[in-house]
Amino acid sequence: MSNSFDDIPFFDEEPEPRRPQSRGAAAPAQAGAPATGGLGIAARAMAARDQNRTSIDYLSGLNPEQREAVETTDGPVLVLAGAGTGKTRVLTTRIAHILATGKAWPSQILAVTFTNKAAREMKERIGVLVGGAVEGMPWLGTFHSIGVKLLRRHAELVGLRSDFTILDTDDVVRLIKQLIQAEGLDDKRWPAKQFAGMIDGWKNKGLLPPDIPEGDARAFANGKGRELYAAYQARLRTLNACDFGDLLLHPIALFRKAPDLLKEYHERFRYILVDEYQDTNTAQYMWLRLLAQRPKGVPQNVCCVGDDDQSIYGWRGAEVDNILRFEKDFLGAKVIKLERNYRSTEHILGAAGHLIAHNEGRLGKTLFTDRSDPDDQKVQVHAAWDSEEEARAVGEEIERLQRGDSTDGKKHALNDMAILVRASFQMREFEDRFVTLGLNYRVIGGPRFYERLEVRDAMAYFRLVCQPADDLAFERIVNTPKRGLGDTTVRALHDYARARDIPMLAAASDMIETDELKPKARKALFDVVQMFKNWQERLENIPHTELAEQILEESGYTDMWKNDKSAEAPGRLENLKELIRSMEQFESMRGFLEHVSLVMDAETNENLDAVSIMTLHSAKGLEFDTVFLPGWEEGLFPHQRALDEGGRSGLEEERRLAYVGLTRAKHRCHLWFVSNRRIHGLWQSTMPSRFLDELPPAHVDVAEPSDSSYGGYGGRGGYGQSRFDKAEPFANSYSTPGWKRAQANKTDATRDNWGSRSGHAVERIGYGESGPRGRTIDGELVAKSVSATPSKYFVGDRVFHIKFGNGNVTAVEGNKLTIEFDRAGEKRVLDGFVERVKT
DNA sequence: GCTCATCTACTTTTT
DNA sequence: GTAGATGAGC
Repeated sequence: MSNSFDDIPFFDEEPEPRRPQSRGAAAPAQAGAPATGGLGIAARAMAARDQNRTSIDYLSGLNPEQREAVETTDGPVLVLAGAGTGKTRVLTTRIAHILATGKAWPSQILAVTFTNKAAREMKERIGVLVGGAVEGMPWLGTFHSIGVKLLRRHAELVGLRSDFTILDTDDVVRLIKQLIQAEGLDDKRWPAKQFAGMIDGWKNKGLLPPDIPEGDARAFANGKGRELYAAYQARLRTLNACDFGDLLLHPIALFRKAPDLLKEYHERFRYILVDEYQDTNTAQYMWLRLLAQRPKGVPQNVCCVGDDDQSIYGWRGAEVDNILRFEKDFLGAKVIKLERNYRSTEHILGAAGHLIAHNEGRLGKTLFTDRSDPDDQKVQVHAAWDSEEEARAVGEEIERLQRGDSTDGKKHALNDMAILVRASFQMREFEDRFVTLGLNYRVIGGPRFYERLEVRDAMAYFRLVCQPADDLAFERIVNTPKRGLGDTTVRALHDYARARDIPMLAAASDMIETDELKPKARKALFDVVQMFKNWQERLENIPHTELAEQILEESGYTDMWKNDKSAEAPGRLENLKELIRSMEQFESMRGFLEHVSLVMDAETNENLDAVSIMTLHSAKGLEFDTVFLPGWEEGLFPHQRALDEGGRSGLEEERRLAYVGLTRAKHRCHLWFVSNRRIHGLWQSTMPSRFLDELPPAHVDVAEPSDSSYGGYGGRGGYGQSRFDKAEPFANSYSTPGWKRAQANKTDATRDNWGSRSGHAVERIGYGESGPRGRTIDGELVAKSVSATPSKYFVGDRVFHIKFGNGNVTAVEGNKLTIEFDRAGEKRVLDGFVERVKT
């Protein structure tokens, strides 16, 4: 690409909305931009287009549909972009095109994404296209970050001050817990976490306390749900704080309250673009509708890009309906489908397409590709005996690919491979295995950097220095490190503060003058108050990173970890250093705090060659040469809970998740299912996922194991046969003895891969030291088999288990047996899976 | 007020 | 199975 965009004007902030066409002397040229004889890029671009359309280099290389999506700038457009069809390219080129043709200034384009990552990527890619002018796109960001921007400007209209704090989930839960206790309710019977979830759900729907359904209101806190929600909102206001939902709801309220202001924004935003439209929730939809309104006759230049087949966030409020309804919402909308896929092989697309066709209520797209290579591998379905073997076999295949021993004979980088799991507990076994093998891996997802205990503690100090009214921060750190300021003191402070309607830090300042507190607490509190006074004085006078260091030193916080002998302590100190290092990029402590509350995801170390392990959800938008999809079993995938709670639509969302998984693969895709999996610490027999049945045989190979000795399911435990035994459309190839053998694939022969290589590296992106490990799923399988009926087995019984062989029952608890197996040692299993052995 | 032991729950996760 | 949350005891 060229520098031909160099002289696109840009604005740091708030240019007067003006007609680009009337530009000229008014346009501030970008520093260093060459003078172009008075002819701006827009004019040049348009001239070029008029002469010869293909001469505009940023448009070349687009296929006709993509090009249409880029060039249809006026009027509503819905771009249905299938996986791997160049969605981001269309979005970024479209913005470049709008700029190049002089239809709008950078500051007149509103471009919304869902994640910070997507926003960052878009900025970078536009930057490449336009050559830096993207700095002047102040309205490119996530719904939430744009919401913050609007609110900071107009906070007073919704009863906030413009320096409001943004609370994260953790703060919210603590706050709600206080409210529940203040109401005199039992916080065990009414868990704060659950209520936080309910509030989040309401806010996703755009509902404030008066709007929530009566049933919802009654379902919590002895029917006081609505009051509690209202109390929460009131408390946020006194704290001058917002939760994430408010960042959407307040702007909506604001626009409704001040139509003139809304009109200003209408004039400002000539073009609106929304990425991942299938993931928008009702509140975001309302927000968008308000901003997209135009008087009659004025075109609504709204372009939404999305893929209904990749909607996987229904459970957190996303409304696929928004995308399905687009044409009704925006009359005269043009719908452009992108179906030409540039990512995957025919087989992968064929498998994914056939699978997703089982869903109803789609807009209907079929991906196709020009590539056709007889050497392309079909999607491979593998069976393993249990999850341990699954991990072992995946590890072997990865090593084969790495060595170049695999089918294509080429060596593959670990960076090009990924394991995508349905639930994070599945990651563990792969990690264990890879540690054993000395295989580099990186785990993506889970709690982020700023969610770590030490980072949050440090942040609480910083917040309180900047925002003395931040009671949540105050409560978090008054007694961290330990200062002898326990519950009693904090409660006293709390009551004092609430009674006088002042912040707790101020209350502390008052109370040290009285003799309400014990001398010991009083002294400790005096020190705390003094420290904060000191820091606040320094806030404007010394560099913020220096102050941050001093705060952590003087508060004794770093010492607390230095004196901690636990294994995590050094890592925590390292994280604190990292936190301060990352502050350097910001102008002030306030600027930093704002950033952290909204963004701050860990970056991947691109230099490390490692296999990625992540959930299917976090894999959306990514692609890998080889993709491993383990755990395709009923109850896990589709997840039992999705079926129980979501019914048919739940199943369809699971299927979309499967579709997302398959379409991540460029060249090789391996599916796995196991016959035995440990669920809630108990070994369970499992059935292959119905999604396997929904794959087209033409694009799928069933991997044959090398040897076999298969015991069969044996109809134990009330599950009957494998569904693959039933006569189903594609069941034939799966019900052959070979297939059954595949399910029984044993790999004792493969047990010799032990020992660790040197230089083994593990990267944990976004995971704290204690990620969600060892979690298991709740499923029908368990619900069915764990019954109240006492077991027919007794201590001392000799039994046989399909996985572990013979053993003696050593304990019976309902139908859960503890068995000492002759070879496998002590295990807990359900009695449905063992047989009494005659002795 | 702090520490250890028992109890409990347990998909997905962004902002 | 296991982490995190709570409650009794020091």
